[in-house]
Amino acid sequence: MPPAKRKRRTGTATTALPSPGDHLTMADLAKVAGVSAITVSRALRDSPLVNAETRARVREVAQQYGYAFNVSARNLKLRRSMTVAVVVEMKPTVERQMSGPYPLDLLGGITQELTTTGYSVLLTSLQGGSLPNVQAADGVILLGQGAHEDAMHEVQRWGRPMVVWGAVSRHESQVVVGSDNRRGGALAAERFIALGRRRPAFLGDPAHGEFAERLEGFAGALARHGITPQTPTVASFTVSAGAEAVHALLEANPQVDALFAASDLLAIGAIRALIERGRRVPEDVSVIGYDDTPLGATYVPPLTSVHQNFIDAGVLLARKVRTLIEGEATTSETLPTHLVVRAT
Amino acid sequence: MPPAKRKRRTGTATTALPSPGDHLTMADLAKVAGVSAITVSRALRDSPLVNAETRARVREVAQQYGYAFNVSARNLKLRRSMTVAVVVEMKPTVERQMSGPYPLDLLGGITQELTTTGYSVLLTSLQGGSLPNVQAADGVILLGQGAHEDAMHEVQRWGRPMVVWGAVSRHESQVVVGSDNRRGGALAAERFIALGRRRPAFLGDPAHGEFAERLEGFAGALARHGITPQTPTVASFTVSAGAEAVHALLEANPQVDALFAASDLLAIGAIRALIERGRRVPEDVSVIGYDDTPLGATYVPPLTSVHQNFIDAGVLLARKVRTLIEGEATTSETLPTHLVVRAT
DNA sequence: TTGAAAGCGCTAACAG
DNA sequence: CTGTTAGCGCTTTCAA
Repeated sequence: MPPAKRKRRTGTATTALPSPGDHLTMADLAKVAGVSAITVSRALRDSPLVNAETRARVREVAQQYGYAFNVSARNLKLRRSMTVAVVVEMKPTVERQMSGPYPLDLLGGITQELTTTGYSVLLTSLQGGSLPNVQAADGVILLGQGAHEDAMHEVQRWGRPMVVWGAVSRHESQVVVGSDNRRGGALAAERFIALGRRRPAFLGDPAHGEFAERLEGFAGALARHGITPQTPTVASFTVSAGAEAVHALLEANPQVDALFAASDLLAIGAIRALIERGRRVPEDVSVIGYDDTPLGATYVPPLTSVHQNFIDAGVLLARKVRTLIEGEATTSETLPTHLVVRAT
Repeated sequence: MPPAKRKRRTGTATTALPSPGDHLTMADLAKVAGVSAITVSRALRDSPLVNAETRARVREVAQQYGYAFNVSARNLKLRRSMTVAVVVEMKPTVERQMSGPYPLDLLGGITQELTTTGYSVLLTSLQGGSLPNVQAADGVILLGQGAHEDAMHEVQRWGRPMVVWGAVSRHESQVVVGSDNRRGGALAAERFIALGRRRPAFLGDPAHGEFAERLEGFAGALARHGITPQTPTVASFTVSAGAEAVHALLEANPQVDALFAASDLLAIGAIRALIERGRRVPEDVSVIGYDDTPLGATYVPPLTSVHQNFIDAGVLLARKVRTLIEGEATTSETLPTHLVVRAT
C-alpha cells in the first residue's frame, strides 16, 4: 500500500491542503507551513531550537486552521499523562457531609496551581470503575477526612507519587500537608485561660486524626495551667451530634464553662444545646469552633473559630505532588493557623 | 533491525518472560498467558468474543503481574479521551464566593455518574494554560453562576458537546439543566400570600439569569393577587450585600412585610439588617431564602428556603453530556423544587 | 536550525 | 474463538 496520507472526512484529493474545520495533525500543519512535522511540534512548544520566524508562522497557521493538539498521542509517547488524580470522599449522603468550604477551596487551590503548570486535575471518588483512570495519573492527591487508610494503601501499592491532606503526625511515612492542628488547639486553650475559664471541654471524635491533634494541642496547653479538659463522646461530624454531646455533657458536668469544638458544625450544635439548656453564650460558656467557615462567621452569635487557609493548602498540595512527580523529594508540611475572635 | 521486542529496564535476556514489577504491556501479558495481544485486549474488556476460560486466565495473569492499562494508547487509537471537562468558576477570592454545597454536591453527582460509566472528570477553571487539556475532553459541563457567556461561546467554537448548569429559559440554543427557578419563586409568593403578607420585596440582582427567573415566578404569582413586589438594587451575592440592600429598602419602604431572597446568603444578610432595625422575624417580616443550604438550615432562626437537589442535578448533567457524546440528542431540563418551611 | 526514521501501547479490520 | 497487520499523532534520537 502506498504510504500516501489520505485526508480524513473530506472529499478533496489526496494531495490537497487541509482546510479549516478538518481534523488536523501536526503533519497537516507542516504541509501548510512548508516545514516538517517535528518542526511544528517544536514550534508549538516554543522550543528555542526553532527559528523565531518559523515558529511564528507555524503558530499562525495552527491558529487559523483551528488545530487541536492531541494530548493522548503526546502522553503515549512521553509515557506520562500530565494528570493528577484528586481522590475525594464524596458520599452522596448528608451523613458525614463535607459541605462548607473545606473541599471546594482545597480543590480550587489545587486546580489553580496544577492547571497553570500544564497538569490536568482528575476528580474521582475512588468508587467502582474509576481505577484505570486513576492509575493513569502521574500523581495522586488524597483528600477527605483522614479515614482513608484503605485508599492510601491502595494508591501506594501501585507506587504512584502521592500526597495526603490530613493529620501530619499520624502518617510518618507519607508526605502529608495539614493545618497546624496542635497549635490550633493550643490557641483555643490559651484564649480560654485568658478568659479565666477553668472547666473546658473538647468536642470531637479523636479517632479522626486531625481531631486527635487538635485535642493534643488543646490538652497540652491546658495542662500547663493544671487543667484537664472534659472529653465527652461525640458520635459524628454533624450539628446534631454536637448538640447531643453537649446535652449529655451538661447532664454529667453542669459546671462546664468553655467548649472547644473540632469543627464549626459541632460548635453550632453545641451552642444550640447550650441555649436550649438556658446557658448564655459567651457569658456563661465560651465556645470556639474550627475551620472558620462562612457558616460560623455569619451565625448568631458569630462564632469564634480557628482559621485555616484551604486555598493555600491546595496550592501546597499541588506543588508537592509536582515535586514528587519530577523525581525530587519533599517532606510533610504544616500550615499556620490562627484564631479569629468573634462573639463567642 | 530485528523486530524482537526487548524488555525494558530489566537485565534479563531478551526472550525472558516479564516479571512482576516490570512495566508491562498487553504483548507482555500475551506472552505469559500464551495468547496474542489482541486476545488480552479483548479479555480485559470482557469481550464475549473470547473464551471464558482464556479470559479468566488472562485476567488472572494481569492481576498477578500488576498490569496497568495504558489509557493514553487506547485514547489515541480510539480517538476519544473518555473524559468530560467540568468548567467551574473558582475565584480564589471571597468575593462572589461559591461556598456552600452548591458546586460540591453538583460535582459529587457528576463524578459519581461519570466515573461509574467509564469516564473521567477533568476539573478546570478555564484560566490560563488549561485549554489543551479541556480541548481533549469528549464533552464539557459548564458550572458557575451563569455569567459564563464567554466561556460558553469559547467552548462552543471548538464544537464539543456541552451542557450548562444555569437558567434554562436564558439559553434557547443550549442544553441546560437548572432548577425550576420560576416555580421556586412562585412557591415563595404563595407562602407569603397564605401568611397574609401584602408588601413583599425581592432581593437579588436580576442580571443573573437564575435570579431573574426566580423574580419572574415570584412576581407572576404575586400579580395574580394584584401585588407588585419591591425590587431594591442588590449589588452582589454576599451576606453584607443583602444587609445593605435591606437597610436601604427599609429607609424607603418601612412597611415591607416579606422578603424573598435569591440565595440563603442574601437572606441571612437581610435578617441581620432587619434585626438591627428592630424588626422581628418572622413576626414583623417573613423571610424566604433559596438553595436550602446547611448555613440557612442551622441559622438562628432556621431559615425557610427553596430547596434544590444538587446531587440529582449533577447526575442529570452527566447523563446529558454522555448522551450528547454518544451522538444522540437531548433537551434542556428543569429540576423540581420545593419549599422547606422553617422558622422564618 | 531543520528533518527522517522509528516507535510509544493499544484496538479495528480483516482473515483463519 | 483467535491471530496478523497496520496505524492512531506525537516526540526522541540521530543525522544533515
